[in-house]
Amino acid sequence: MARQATGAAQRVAVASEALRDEKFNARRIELAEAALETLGELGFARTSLREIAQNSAFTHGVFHYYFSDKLDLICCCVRHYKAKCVTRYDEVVTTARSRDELTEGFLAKLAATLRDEARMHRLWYDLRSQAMFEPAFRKDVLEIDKSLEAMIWRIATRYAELGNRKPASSPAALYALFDGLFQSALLRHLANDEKAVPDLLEEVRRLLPTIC
Amino acid sequence: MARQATGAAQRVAVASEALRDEKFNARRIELAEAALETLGELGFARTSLREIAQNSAFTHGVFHYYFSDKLDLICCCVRHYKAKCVTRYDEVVTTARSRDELTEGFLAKLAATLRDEARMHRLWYDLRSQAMFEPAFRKDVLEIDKSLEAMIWRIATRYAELGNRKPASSPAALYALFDGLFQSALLRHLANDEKAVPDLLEEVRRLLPTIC
DNA sequence: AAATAATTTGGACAACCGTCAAGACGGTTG
DNA sequence: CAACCGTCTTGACGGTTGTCCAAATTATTT
Repeated sequence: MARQATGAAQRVAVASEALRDEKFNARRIELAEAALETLGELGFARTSLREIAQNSAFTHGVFHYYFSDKLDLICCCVRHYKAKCVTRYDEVVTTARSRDELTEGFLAKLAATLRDEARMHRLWYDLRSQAMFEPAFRKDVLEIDKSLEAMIWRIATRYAELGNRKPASSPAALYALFDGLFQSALLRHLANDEKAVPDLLEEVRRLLPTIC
Repeated sequence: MARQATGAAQRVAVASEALRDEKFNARRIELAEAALETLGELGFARTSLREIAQNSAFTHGVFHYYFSDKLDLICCCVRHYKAKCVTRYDEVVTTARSRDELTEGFLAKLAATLRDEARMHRLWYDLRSQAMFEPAFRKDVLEIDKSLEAMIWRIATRYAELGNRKPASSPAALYALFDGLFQSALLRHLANDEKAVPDLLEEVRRLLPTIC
């Protein structure tokens, strides 16, 4: 029955349903974005749905209308967060015409990220730690980790290419190194350590030539 | 008045007070140890004082008698946790008589740690992330981080020494590298990735000769 | 042995949590 | 116009939380 009903009526129905879905999803992302604001401020442990709602233009009921439960909301936040992060350095990679240019571009973006988006990044580290306890987070977190590793790898291979070399270590090791450095610098920066940013930059500047 | 009263009576009083303090502190550590059990199981976000008490031989009131509040308890846990961790590889470092011996000893301990103490370590990463939100944690966390960095550095310098060389990178970079690798391996291991441990060992085995 | 202090118990409290549901709102369709 | 739909608001619910406290118990001193 459903098979045969491929007329105009069904096409319209399908189209309108797709439109609704799209609208629904757009709203979800709007809500996730608002939630990220509070999550970045308070962290996962201290953030409640009511707090999220109060810090946004929405009421707490809306969140339950668009998300089946709290984990669903947080998962959506994490996935949305991913898209923002993974391409951060891509423009520098594609436009740089020399090693120095790439180095400086990378360092500048690194410093700006640490300074301007500290809250979003501490949330990322928070959620990645939560994934060690909460299985529901793992899939998304591991996926983001992979994407970030690939992002670092793109920088490294481009850097090596500009010097007619090849990276000296594996993507995993390289990502671990930069992630560890960034995490440490972030904590120090949040603890009002003035030297956190310059120390990170100095360390990365010294490291880059040794890995390729 | 207090200055002049340096007789036997005061000495006794001071001694008995010191004894009380010591006993008080021993109890605190007992409680902290019990709390760590539950914290490692559930993580910081999901652990309540009542849950801690229920999973231990104590009642929830005792915790409030020995700790001014929840943060005080967690801080004590973190500090106590530190002492356990920081000397983990020291025996291997002092007994190894060759590079190979050190490598194999280190790798064996690394694998055992990842397998047997996964819960304690995910708690460490959880608390370190929490420190990005909760200023009260920062001092202790930064201190532990420094101790762990020194621990890695002891391994690296000994490894270099056994080959008549010097480490090629800074303590901070080296710690960042190993910490990043371990953190990633831990997450994969907790996600039931069978290859997490062997992959880490392989990576470290390949890395060690390149850093010294 | 009596008195004093330290420790422990377990319940009470207000505040907060995630969840849910009854109904209001506004636009679209019949 | 009325019926209906997706969207949103609001308040209530059972349960949990950190905190506090008065009473009970144990240890220590006099």
